Amino acid sequence: MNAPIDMEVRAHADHHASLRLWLRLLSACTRIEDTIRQRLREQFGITLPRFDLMAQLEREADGLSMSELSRRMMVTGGNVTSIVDQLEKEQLVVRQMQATDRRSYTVRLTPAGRSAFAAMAQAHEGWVVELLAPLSARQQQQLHSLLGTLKSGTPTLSEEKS
Amino acid sequence: MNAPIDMEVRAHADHHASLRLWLRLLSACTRIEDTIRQRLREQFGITLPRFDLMAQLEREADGLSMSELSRRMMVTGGNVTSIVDQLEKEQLVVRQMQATDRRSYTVRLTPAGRSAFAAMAQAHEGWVVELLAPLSARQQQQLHSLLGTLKSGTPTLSEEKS
DNA sequence: TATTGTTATACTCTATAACTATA
DNA sequence: TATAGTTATAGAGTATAACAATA
Repeated sequence: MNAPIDMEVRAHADHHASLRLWLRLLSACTRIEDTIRQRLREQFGITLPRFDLMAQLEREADGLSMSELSRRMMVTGGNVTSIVDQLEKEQLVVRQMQATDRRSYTVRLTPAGRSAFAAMAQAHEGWVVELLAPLSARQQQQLHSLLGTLKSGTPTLSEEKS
Repeated sequence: MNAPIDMEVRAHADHHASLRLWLRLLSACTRIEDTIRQRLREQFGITLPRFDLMAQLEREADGLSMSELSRRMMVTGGNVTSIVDQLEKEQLVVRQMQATDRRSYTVRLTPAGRSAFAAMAQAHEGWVVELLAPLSARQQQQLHSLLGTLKSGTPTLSEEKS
């Protein structure tokens, strides 16, 4: 048998399968993200980056510095300044001076911000549940596990490499 | 046993599982997309929307009208005009008059555009293969299948609803 | 000197709406 | 009137780079 040729054919087929998988992954993700983005705008007048920033703050009772927010959201500092400016104008977050380092601020949710975020987060979770509902709980577990492998880069032991 | 309460607990647990799944899905997708976007820019000086438009044209030897491009890319007409303007300036696509309807253009890849796209598409496919490599071929099939269920909204017959 | 954060600038993508030419 | 496409405008998000204040 022509093993090398077979392997090439197999490799090409696998490549196309990977590409199709990526297009499907991208399509599913974009569809869900666009739906969430649109509903956040229509129902709460907020954008996804602002929602994300509030979500970061909600998890940290002590607040976060601008640079830490920049790191976690993976955007540059200027953008964080702009987003925090907008949220502060709407009185959803506050900048507080730090005693120890006067260059740095701590950004926190205000009580109004915390309450507004709670309402948004609840609606958001409902949308996610709705949009993922075509998958059973067991299928969602499988998907979660597969995506974990993709993230970590470590193949599962129980799976041979094709 | 308190069946209703158990169901509520289960529902809450499922909700959180769905949310975690969505965050993981979004994270995986964004990471891959950002990598591809960056490499397209660095290695080919092109943006993802322009690459996508060329990909649409590559599949249609007869070219596409502006409105058809707008529909397929799910963006409004003004944006397509702007993207086609840029690609035409670089001589990667051409607008051709239609004999039948003088309001409408047909947009096609030029030979240079087709050749440039072939190189980009080959590199692109390689990146996708690389970025999905942590998953075995079998795992990729599973992921493809699960995402298909998510897309169609039709649960697989072999899976009960949890 | 290095770091924190802001400001200024520029670019891409996006939507909306007014507009022209043609059907 | 309706449709195809363009133009103008505005807004969000992004990166880069120069800058001020502080460490």
